[in-house]
Amino acid sequence: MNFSTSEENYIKSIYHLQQETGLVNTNSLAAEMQTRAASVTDMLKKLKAKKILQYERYKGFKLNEAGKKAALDVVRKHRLWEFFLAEKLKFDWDKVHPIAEELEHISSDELIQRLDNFLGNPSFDPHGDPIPDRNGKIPVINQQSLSDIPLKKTVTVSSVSNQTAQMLEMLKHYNIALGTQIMVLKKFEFDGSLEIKVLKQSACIISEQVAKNVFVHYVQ
Amino acid sequence: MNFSTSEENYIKSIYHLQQETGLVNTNSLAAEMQTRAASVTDMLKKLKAKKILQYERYKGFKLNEAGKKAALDVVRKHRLWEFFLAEKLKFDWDKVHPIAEELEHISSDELIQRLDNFLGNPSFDPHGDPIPDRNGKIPVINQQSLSDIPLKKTVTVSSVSNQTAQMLEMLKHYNIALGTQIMVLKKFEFDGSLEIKVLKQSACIISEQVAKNVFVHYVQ
DNA sequence: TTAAATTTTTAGATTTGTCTAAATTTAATT
DNA sequence: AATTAAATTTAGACAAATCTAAAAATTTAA
Repeated sequence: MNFSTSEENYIKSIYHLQQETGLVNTNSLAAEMQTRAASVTDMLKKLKAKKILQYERYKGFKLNEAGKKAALDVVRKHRLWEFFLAEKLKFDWDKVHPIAEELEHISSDELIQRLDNFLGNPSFDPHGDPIPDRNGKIPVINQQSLSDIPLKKTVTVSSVSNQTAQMLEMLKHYNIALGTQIMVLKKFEFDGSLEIKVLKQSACIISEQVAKNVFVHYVQ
Repeated sequence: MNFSTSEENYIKSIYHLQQETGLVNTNSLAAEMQTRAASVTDMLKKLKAKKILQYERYKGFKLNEAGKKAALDVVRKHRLWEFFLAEKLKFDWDKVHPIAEELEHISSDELIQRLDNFLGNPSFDPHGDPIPDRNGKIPVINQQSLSDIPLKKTVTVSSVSNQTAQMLEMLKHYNIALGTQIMVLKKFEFDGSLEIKVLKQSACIISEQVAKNVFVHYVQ
């Protein structure tokens, strides 16, 4: 099926919200998309008419299987383009998102398949998010929030769950990127902040809020 | 200034038509864009309001300097993406155009500058058309139509002026691509067709219509 | 268990880009 | 020069996506 750019953006946002909450409601989608509840209702009717949405008025809604596949197609395109921008064009990871928001709506399937091959069929984008394959299969990785890691264990950063420019700017300041090795030295009870040692740097302190959004796995 | 996708498409088409005819008229633009004359008139008013078009009703129209720069920006993006698709993603040259028609509307200037560098600042796209630089400067090349080349001189194909799928399919059949070396053996008075020798192949005959659209330069 | 607050939907308007059909202007021809 | 033909523009409509304001349904809470 073919979707407009606007429909694709709604589908993607619904997908992300229903991953968290199961059922999605109108206001939270309006907030996510920075639009008005009335606009959301209008689009929900269109998506229901296209048979990709379970929706009954006043009840909340979610994508059905066809809808999830459509969402994963867009997510796949977005993350492959992000990888291209960072890996080939040498964009900083905090600059790729808005450009990929445009590129993800280019329609050619063959383009995406060739891009995937050209990039070496990557499994994760520059923020560590998994790239679905063409069937919608998502690679899994064992990871935990840095805030849950015990002291004195060396871990490697595998993804970042808050990808705002503000967060990424902060991580850049700390010299933390994907693949960076970190050891937690101390946890402060007062505010949950962590003293950490980033490989080859002197120890520093990060807030609990930052730590919660940094995901890591143990060095094997 | 910012232009919508539709505005950019009109600007590009006006640019190409005014290269040929100086002044452009409503019907020829409608034909070029596969739309209706009334739609063209509507858009002309918008482009005039944006001060990139010299236009007075019933008189014909053309882009002013700002309009030409806007057109060259789109042409530059289109041809750089075509180069990317052919060179990096290994698309056949007869498949790149429709995808580049979408990619040319991605807005980021930094993206295009980085893409240009990544591709090695190419001067010509996969059809041999020149790629304007970021200031709108267009590389020139000394070339003539194959139909004007004297007999027994070896020439190299530098561009193709008719880029329909039908034409490109035909050239592929003849094994003629950019860079192919050709010698004209005989010109038939009857219908203007040419007997040619393509390097490493046996002689064959091409119609005058094909020959006129193949541009070549002498081997230095 | 009503009343108040919140959420969601409807009704109607707006913008962009398009269309058809009719009117207007310009060009061509007798 | 008058008439016909062609090109162009206007008038009015439509679809997609959005909005505001008001109505309806649901939830919360006194």
